[in-house]
Order: sequence, then C-alpha cells, then structure tokens
Amino acid sequence: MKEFSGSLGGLPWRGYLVERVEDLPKFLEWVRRQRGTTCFDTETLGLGIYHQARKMGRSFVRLSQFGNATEAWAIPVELGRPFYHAARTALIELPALTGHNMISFDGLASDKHLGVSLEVICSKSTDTMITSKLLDPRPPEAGGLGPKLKPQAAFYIDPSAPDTQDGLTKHFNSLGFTKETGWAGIDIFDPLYVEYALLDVILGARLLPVHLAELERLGVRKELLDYEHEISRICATMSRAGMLVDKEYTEGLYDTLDADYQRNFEIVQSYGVLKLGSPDQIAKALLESGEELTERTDAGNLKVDKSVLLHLCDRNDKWERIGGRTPNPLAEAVYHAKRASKWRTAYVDTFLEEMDEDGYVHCNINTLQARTGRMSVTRAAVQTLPSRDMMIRRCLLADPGEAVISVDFSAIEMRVLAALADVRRMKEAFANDEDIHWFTARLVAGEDATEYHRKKYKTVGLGKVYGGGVTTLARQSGAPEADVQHAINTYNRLYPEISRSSKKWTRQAYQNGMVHISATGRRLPLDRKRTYAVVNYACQSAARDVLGQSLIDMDAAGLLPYLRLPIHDEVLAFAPTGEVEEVEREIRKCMTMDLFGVPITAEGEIGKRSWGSLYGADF
DNA sequence: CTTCTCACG
DNA sequence: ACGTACGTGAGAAGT
Repeated sequence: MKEFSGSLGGLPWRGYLVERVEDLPKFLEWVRRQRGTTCFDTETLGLGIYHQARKMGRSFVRLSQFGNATEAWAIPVELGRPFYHAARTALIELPALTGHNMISFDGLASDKHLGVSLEVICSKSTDTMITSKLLDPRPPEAGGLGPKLKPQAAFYIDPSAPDTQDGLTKHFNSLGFTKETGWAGIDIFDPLYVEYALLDVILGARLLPVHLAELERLGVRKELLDYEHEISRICATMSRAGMLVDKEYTEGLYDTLDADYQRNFEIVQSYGVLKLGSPDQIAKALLESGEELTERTDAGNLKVDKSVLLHLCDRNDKWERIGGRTPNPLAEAVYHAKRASKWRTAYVDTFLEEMDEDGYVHCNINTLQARTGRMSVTRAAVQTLPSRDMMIRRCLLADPGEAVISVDFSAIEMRVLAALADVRRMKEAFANDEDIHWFTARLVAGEDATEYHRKKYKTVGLGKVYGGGVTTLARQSGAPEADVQHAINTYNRLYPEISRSSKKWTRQAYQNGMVHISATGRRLPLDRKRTYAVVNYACQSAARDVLGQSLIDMDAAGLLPYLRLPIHDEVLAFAPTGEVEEVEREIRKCMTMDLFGVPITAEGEIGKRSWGSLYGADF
C-alpha cells in the first residue's frame, strides 16, 4: 500500500493506493464504514467503452477510485480478479455514490467492464455534471465555469486545486506519450497519475454538497434534479443498447465515397487547388475561371460555401437544375469532393471505428449539453446525419426481425411558444388542431391564402422563435425586405403576446441577475448583448423538457428497451416487426400531452430494418 | 486556438 | 433608440 496526502481548502486529505492483494481487506473495511455519499471515478484506456478493450486486448478500466471528503482509495483493477472484485463489491455495497459525468461514462463503463449494472449505479447516484449544468449551463467561452472538474473545484472548493486533467496531459507529454496514448500507456503505479486519480474523487466528494447547497440557495427545485437523473439513466440505457452497423454496406459506402472524392478532387487539383478545405484557394481558382464572387464571410473573406457553389452549379439544394446559367465544372467538383470527404470522415469512418465486437455503435448522449438544456450526441454525431439523402442513415440497422420507428412532435417550438407566451389566437388554432402556418396565412389573406403565404408566415414564425430580424429573414426566405417587414408587422398585430412576453421575460431576467428561469425552473443565463434570445431559450428549453418528460413516461410504460435515440423533437426506436404498430402507438401516446392549455401532439413513422428506410432506402 | 464550412433540429 | 436568427459536433486549414 502506498500513501498520499495533502491539503485542499484548508482541509487535509489522505489517499491510499492498493498495490497488492493483501491490501484489499483494509479497503473493504473502509468501504463498510462509509455511511454518506462516496465519490466514484475510473481511469480507463480512453473513452471507447465498447470497442477499445477488445482492440487493445486489455482491461478497459485501469484504476477505480473511491473517496469521501478526506480519504480516497485507488484500486488497480487491471491487475486481476481480486482487484476487480474489490471494486465491484465497493460499488454494490456503498450506500450512495457521486461522481463527475459518472452516469454516462463511469456508469456505463462499470456496466460493461466491472460487473455492476447501470441500473444499480443509477439507483444511488448523484452526478455532479448534472448539478453543475443546473447551476450554470454555459461553457467557459460563454461566461460560465464550464462543466470540467478543475474550474468547478477551483470555484467551489479551493482556487489552488490542481488541474488534474491538464496536469496529466503535461505529465503524459513529459513521458513521451500524447494526450491520447497516455491513458493506456502510463504505468499503473505512476505516482502523479495515482495522486491525481485520488484527488479527483476527493474533489468530487466535496463538490456535491456544495453544489446541492448552492442549488437550494438559488431555489432550484429538487424535482428538477431528480428529473435530470432519470433522463440521464434513460439516455445511458439507450447508449448501452446501441445500434447495429450494417458492416458490409458501410464498408461498401466507404469505397464509394472515397472513389467519389478521389475522382472529383483530381478535377479540383487540375484547377490548381491543392487543399480542398481552403476557401482561399477555391475562391482564387473560381475567380480565375471567370466567375464573380460577391458574398463575403464575417471575417471579410470571399465566401465559397455550399449555397455559393450550388448557384455556380446552377442547382438548388435538391440538386435540380435551376436553368439560369451554364454550370461551372470546378464548382461541381468542389461540391462533390467536399461532400464525399465529409460524409466519409465524419460518419462512415466513425461508425466503423466505434463499432463494438458485435457490430454495434454506442453513441454518447450528453443529456444537458446546450445552454438551453438541449441534448447533444457524439461519437458518432447521429443527430446530424444527412436527411436529404438516405445513404448515411442506411448504415444503421435495427436487429434482425426488427423495424425502425420514428415519432416526431408536431410543430413543437410553435406550440411551446403559444403555451409559454399564452398567445390567445395560436392557442385557439392548436386547440382546433390547425396547421399553425396555414392558420396565420388565412388570418391575413382569408380564403385567398396560398402556399406562398404559408411559407412566408412560416419563415416569420420561425424567426420569432429564433429572434431573427428583417435582414436575416429576407435573406433566408429570398423575399424583399419590405415584404418581410410587412409580414413581421402583421404577425406582431395578430399575436401581440409574443413581444409582450419577450419584454416581460427580459425584464425579469434583469431582476434575476441576467438569468431567465424556465417553465421547469431551469436557470438560463442571458448574454447582455443578446437579451432578445430569451424567447428562443425559453422555447428551446421547454421543448427539450417536453421531450424529457415524454422519455420518462415511455420508461414508465415499459418502452425503454425499444428506445435508441432522442433527436430534439423526435424519438428513434427499434421493435420486433410483430410489435412495431403497438410500440409506435405507445410512444406516440407518451409524446401527446397538454402544455399550459396547448395540446402537444406527435406523428409516427414505421420503416424497415435500416434507419435509411425512413428516408427512401428499400431495406 | 480560431475560422470556415457543413451536417442536423 | 437601436438592431440581433437559436442550439449543437466535426474536420480541415491557417495563424
């Protein structure tokens, strides 16, 4: 056994590294003495819970740490069964746990590699990542502390708390490792590695009570904290289930996209462009080919983005000819090469890289990522797969004998806006199950309302939710500014409650230290220069909480085993073909509710085995 | 590390 | 009085 000690925030701490099997009884005695909440953390080979251990042929969990405010233990799980069993016993026997991002990372890692299920972990855990996001959801660049342990510890515990993440990276580098290779490569008994591992649980154990006290001081309801832990468990369960990669199709797609890229990049090169990702070089070559470029980026450079390229190709975004000019072959090649390259690297490569031994990808769902509380999904970013073309979604499959189900909320943000701002005429429209944009168009143009009117007022309605101005809406819709201005004025007359609520929410935020309190009691800090964003924050965050509540209802209805992904206003599920209709109906039922007198409704779709089947694929 | 670009809701 | 589209993840290039 090796001992460590130090002092943080004026309070000493001691740490113990178990080196031999004979040290384990002392650890287990300590475990049995713990009455309060114990912090749990793991040091692993990396982030790839589901594929890394197999690829490297090693124990994924290297070190497992447990600690309270003053004492911490490090168990070298990778050394073998007795150590693994001690960590497992501790996880099972400890009465209450905390940890930083522990549910979606350490919880899933324990589920996969330590013989302790996610359910057991979740039944007694409080995650300080969740408490930190409820205190302030902003990343550091937006003025918040950010969720990392270091700034949290520095602010809430001790300004001189060491930056264990940054410090470890530097230590890795000094030993000849990189940030990535260090996790797997460092000696399990390296003193600094172990000391930082011990410090992490000491800090985590101290962070929880301070966070909880702060949440109480700020009046954040306990119910919101419980609600977020339920959502975290539900989403981690979806990650664990994963989605099957159609390996044969995906490898074929890799080759297709690669060939597409090669072919088009050769054409691009023949115009003297060496780097496809260099807007400078592309702009120069286009100018030399006789084109005129007028649009500029925020930084003042010539813009050569997708819309500019499509225009030069004489195509719309569905790749249909516009018929206004002769297509520029360089623009066509750049467009195709960039698309093939992005789709291959961002999606296809990631699927093949992240696949586990059985061919499943287990994406990481960050349940409170955005400052509005919205979720994000990484490794792979499956919330952003191309939807106009089915080829990427075609890579992901339900299990044999199953089919995909997708259920969407109908116009959720407009409904949430009507509910939160108490917009009388909108509420009437939704009560009658009207299409809100047709409704608005008919209010203005009567029976003469056309698709053109609907589109115009849809743009304005969305602009309201986002807080957009005349210029942007005009650019976005292609309509003249005067037209758009008139439509906005009309909209404001029809639905005066929107501006009224916006002003009220802004005023209240000022009184509340520039924080908007959402309908569910979430704290949403505003930027002083963009207070108009309060309408968007209120709507986006309430829409997210409607989704969250529906997920909790789905779990209660026994539907969790079918769920695979939350996508902002949509839920993706897989079910045996004999049950799809019933599962779709039950999910839809959970997504149907009342929000302050506004009916929230949903529509479902049933496909075949691949996700792409919902986008036109025939399998 | 910042900028640009592009994929989504 | 004025004027503001919101929120993400990811890769490549250039500083």
